[in-house]
Amino acid sequence: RRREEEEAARCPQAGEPRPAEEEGEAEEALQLAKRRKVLCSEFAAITSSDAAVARSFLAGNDWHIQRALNAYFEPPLEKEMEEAAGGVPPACAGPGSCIDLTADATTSNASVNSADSRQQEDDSRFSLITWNIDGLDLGNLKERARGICSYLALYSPDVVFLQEVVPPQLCLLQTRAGSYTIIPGNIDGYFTAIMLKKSRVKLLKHEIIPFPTTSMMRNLLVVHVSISGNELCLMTSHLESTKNHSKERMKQLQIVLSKIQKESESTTVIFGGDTNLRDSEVTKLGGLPNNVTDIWEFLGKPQHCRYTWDTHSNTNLDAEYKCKMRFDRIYFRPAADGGHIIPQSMDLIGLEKLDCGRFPSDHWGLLCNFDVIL
Amino acid sequence: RRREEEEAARCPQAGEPRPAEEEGEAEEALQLAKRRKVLCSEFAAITSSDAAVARSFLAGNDWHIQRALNAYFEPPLEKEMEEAAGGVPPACAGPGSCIDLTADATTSNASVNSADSRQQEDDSRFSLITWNIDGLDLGNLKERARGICSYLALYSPDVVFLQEVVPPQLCLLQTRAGSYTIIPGNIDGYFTAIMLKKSRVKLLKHEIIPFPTTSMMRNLLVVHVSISGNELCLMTSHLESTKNHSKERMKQLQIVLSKIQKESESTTVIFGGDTNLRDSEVTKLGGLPNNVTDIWEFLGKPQHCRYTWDTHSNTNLDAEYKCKMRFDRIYFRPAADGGHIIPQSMDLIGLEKLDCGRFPSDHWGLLCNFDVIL
DNA sequence: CCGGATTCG
DNA sequence: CCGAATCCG
Ligand SMILES: [Mg+2]
Ligand SMILES: [Mg+2]
Repeated sequence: RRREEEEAARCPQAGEPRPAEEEGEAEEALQLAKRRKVLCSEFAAITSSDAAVARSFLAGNDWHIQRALNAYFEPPLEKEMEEAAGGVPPACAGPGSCIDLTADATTSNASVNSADSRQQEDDSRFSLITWNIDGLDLGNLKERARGICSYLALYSPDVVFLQEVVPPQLCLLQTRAGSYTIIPGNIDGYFTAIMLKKSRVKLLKHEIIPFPTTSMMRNLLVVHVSISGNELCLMTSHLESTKNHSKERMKQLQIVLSKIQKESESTTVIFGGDTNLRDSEVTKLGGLPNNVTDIWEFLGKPQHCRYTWDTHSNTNLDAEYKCKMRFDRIYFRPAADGGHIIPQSMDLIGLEKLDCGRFPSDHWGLLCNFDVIL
Repeated sequence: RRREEEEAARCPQAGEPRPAEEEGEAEEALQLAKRRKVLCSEFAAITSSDAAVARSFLAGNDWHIQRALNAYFEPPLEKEMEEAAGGVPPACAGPGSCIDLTADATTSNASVNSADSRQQEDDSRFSLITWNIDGLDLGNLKERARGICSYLALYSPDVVFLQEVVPPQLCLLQTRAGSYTIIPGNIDGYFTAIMLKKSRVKLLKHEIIPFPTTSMMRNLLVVHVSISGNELCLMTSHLESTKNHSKERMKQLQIVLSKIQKESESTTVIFGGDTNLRDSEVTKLGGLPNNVTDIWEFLGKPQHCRYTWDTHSNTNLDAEYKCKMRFDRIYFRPAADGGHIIPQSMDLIGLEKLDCGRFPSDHWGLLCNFDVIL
């Protein structure tokens, strides 16, 4: 009986996960319509306008929500502040010494508030973003960080996993996203962070698991939280980068997977991050453990959010080569009594160019929605 | 019943192949004694001396048979011919235009004759050498080629598989090894060759199988012969080199294996050559087919002949790095009625430095003996 | 932060 | 003709 329940709960749309390559055109059209409807709702919530207004602004801006919002609010075409010559200032020691990245916060703050009010009323859903925000690229760092804040405000996720955060970005997040508790994975250099929406997610404890042989200061950041009465273990990491470090990366994945499996059976575990993984590496390790699911695979390998790193669509790296990879992944280990939290959808975010002509990051972010069954 | 016979015939020393890593010291000592006894016989046969003389010369020369032979024959310390400045002359169009590499052939010719007379009388054994003779290294090419001829004369194998042969070496072989029929795998560049001892091996036909996507002019050379009443198919190749060409090499291995399996069931098939294989590559292809055996594995993975390429022991490459690999391999597919030809032993050859201070090749050769059951 | 090619020890 | 590091499109 328990087994049957699990099977039935596995896929949100049907009894079985859909095979990846068999989605027909009808299905695609349906998803497009759905996504547009979601965009309209978001737009309407942020602007406090109605569905018709939302649809007209979105349709008039190729369904790019950020462009649509820009058009709606008609912001003055202010001159971008000059980036500090040679890059960003040194890391801040505390909020007081941060560079001020908080200008133009009005819109985003408003959206945070309105989004919050929407989400707080809905205990049946749970949302998560994971995003490598490329703090190592100092070009347009300030504007890009503001863009990232805008996306967070737009989607108002309950949990955010960030990778490649640098101190100035952390400062901005701390200032602009006051409705989140932020747990950084390290003090200096670049690091991961987990953001928890204060109104919804209660932090119980956190820990940092070192990767003993990393040559890139990488580690595993773990927080235990409760959310709408569910116990949750949340983990993020930025596994060793590049093909040359495949072996170390696989060691790190082993550590992550064994940590996931060591968590209490009564806890749902969600790991998300920039894994830098190639499928062949997962295969070499014998695949994921049986009770651990790659959410993208669980959802039927939706092609629209397959590649999270793509030098063809994303010009931030100015790469003359063209390559796309599914580096950013979300893993899910259900609690033993199953079915409390079910992955529902996945989408890319950060797809729109900022005024500077660049994207917020060289990675797209992943936005993942879950159903919560009480 | 057929099955039982095959099982029993499989290993020459016992009912089962010996596990690789479990050979004790006693076993090693036994093998050493055996090898020395063989060396004594060879020495005695070449010099027409008796066992005691053989043993004294060999023991006095660290059991290096070439040094011992040098000492026995006390050759005049003649000045080496200058190598042609800048390398060897262009490829010869025929025997008449060859550079003369035939000086000092007396000893070797004598040994060919004496060895021949020994082997011709023994229809119960069959011997094969495979050797990449590194004709692409033009340094000391002439002296090294003479060294290779000496080894062939010394062991007087029934069949020789050579790889990386260049035309001047082919000329020398044709001149100095008149007792062999030589079938080259190509006309120019560097190529493989199969040598068949005329007195023992009858050539029925030969063919050259192209590797369609090689970038190194590699192919598969196949000859069909009869020997002591046995039908034999002999194959050699030099599979695509370096780890960077792993994929092409695996394609070539597939071609070789499928060609082996296409041969008539009544024929014993022996493939030998420089495979450049890593074990992981064979594993990736699902291992060898059931009826194809890696003779080194069949013999219990004898460590003394494991590595055929070893920059620690072999200084020809002047490599500052140290690495050893089992590149040179011999595969065996028994005839369907089994047991006519059984691998007995395997040894490295070419282990002694020449007067120039270099080895005949950067690869050791493999000498493999078989039992023939009529 | 790709992957094929090259370099270097 | 290794493998780790580097280069380059
Ligand atoms: Mg990065
Ligand atoms: Mg070679």
